[in-house]
Amino acid sequence: MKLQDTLSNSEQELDISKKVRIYLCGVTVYDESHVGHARTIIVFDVLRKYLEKKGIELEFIQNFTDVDDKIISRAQTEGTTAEEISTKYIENYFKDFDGLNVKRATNYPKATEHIDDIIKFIEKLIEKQIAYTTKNGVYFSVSKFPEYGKLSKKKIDELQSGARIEIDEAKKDPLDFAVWKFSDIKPIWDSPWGKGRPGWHIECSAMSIKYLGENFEIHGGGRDLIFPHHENEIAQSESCTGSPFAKIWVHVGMVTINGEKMSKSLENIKSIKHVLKNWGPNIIRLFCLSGHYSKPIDYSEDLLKENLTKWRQAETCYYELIHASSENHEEINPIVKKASTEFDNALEDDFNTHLALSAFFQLVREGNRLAADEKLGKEDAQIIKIELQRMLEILGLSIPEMTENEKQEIDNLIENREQFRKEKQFEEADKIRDKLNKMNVELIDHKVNTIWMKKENIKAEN
RNA sequence: GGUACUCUGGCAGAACGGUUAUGCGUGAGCCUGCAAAGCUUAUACAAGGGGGUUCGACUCCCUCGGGUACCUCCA
Repeated sequence: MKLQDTLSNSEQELDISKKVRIYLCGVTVYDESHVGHARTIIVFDVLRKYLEKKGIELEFIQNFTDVDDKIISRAQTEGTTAEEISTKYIENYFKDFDGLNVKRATNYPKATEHIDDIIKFIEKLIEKQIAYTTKNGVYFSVSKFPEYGKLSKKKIDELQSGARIEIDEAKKDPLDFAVWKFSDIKPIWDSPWGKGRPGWHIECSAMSIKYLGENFEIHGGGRDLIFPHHENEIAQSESCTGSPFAKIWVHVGMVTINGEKMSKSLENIKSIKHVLKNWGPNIIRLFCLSGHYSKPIDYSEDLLKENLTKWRQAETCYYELIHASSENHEEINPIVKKASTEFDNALEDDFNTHLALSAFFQLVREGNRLAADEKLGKEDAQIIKIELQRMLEILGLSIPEMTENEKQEIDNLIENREQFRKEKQFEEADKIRDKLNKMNVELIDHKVNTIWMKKENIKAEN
């Protein structure tokens, strides 16, 4: 599989000859997660599901930043502790992302649970004279890392001239960044240099190396993390270990809304709770996968509606497949094979989810076409269904399961309606259909039979 | 101001130096007791502007312009 690597600014082949190790920069837990977060995490969710489906072993680490100025200030305004805030939003995070059908990572390390590792990491940096102590904290000396700027393609001197970084006289260089901040305000920990808390970037260096080793396959996150976060991570990690850090840097484009980045400060966020309530997980996932991961996508009702239309087609296909009962046979193997190959090829080629979705919907259309022509045989349907299900699993899309009782009830109602139809009592028949509609069950009248589909209840409101 | 990315039909989004992308939307039709769903079919001046290379450019080069992101916390 080829992936666009920010560091080399070129496509790089992912090494799948051994366990694939992935580190994804997760969220700072101080507030609701929104669609922007969802996109990055869903992209990685599909990536790992695809690799796992291929039988590739992988380790997927995603951190929680649970110590940070924003958490602390939030705790102060709410009159509570930082720990309570982060705990609350971690729980909240899992509620949201379970709802989005995101598979749990191998591990979700937290900064606060790795203070010892962070301190050891800083000690090494000091030992190597790459970090130094001031009255405010411990700082990483950017000038000690000549390759600084290689990820974000920034020139150090240009950064300095344009720097709007707050002036700290104690620092040797305005670009130097904190790895440890002295503080008396909780949460604080003891360190060889004084009480305080870790800087933002150091946790990811310490934790990724701890769990994945000094050099691992993929390090990812949102595009907005390239600078300074990932740049600083590289500087710290490579200075500390003396070896190259992550092999491929994958950055996911921003979700915009009316062309502007979705972010809390612009007050244009759509929370995951909100969109989950109005659109459900499948539409949101389809939306997040509708463009190439490296490019921005614009959140709009039109686009969501388009995905809803497509999802309805997929649902229809699924129900046509499971209800197929004829003994008819068509030449379907080449069709299934084609869709399957196109799906995989699209993902192998820089993880082009849009093209993969095209292949998926191509298969959906084939299924629906056969059904519409009354040519969908039982065995053929099974063959299509196996492939469709494979794609659904990789994409993380799911059709709600129904209990046997529900199915039985539906079948009974359909039978009643059939009786009325035969007797040309259409009013009575339509009453039953309306009743089923209210249960989100839609009917498809075929020539020989009537099948039902349980449609996901989607408000489709923005 | 700097850096990166980006600019294809109403919208989303591909490939390719010379062939219809495709999907959504829209129109028509089929199916149906009627619907719904689905299917079939049609539809689009498409390439940000201007130059150049070429027999031929959406695809290569130059230039001008627009957009977004980052340069401060940010997925």
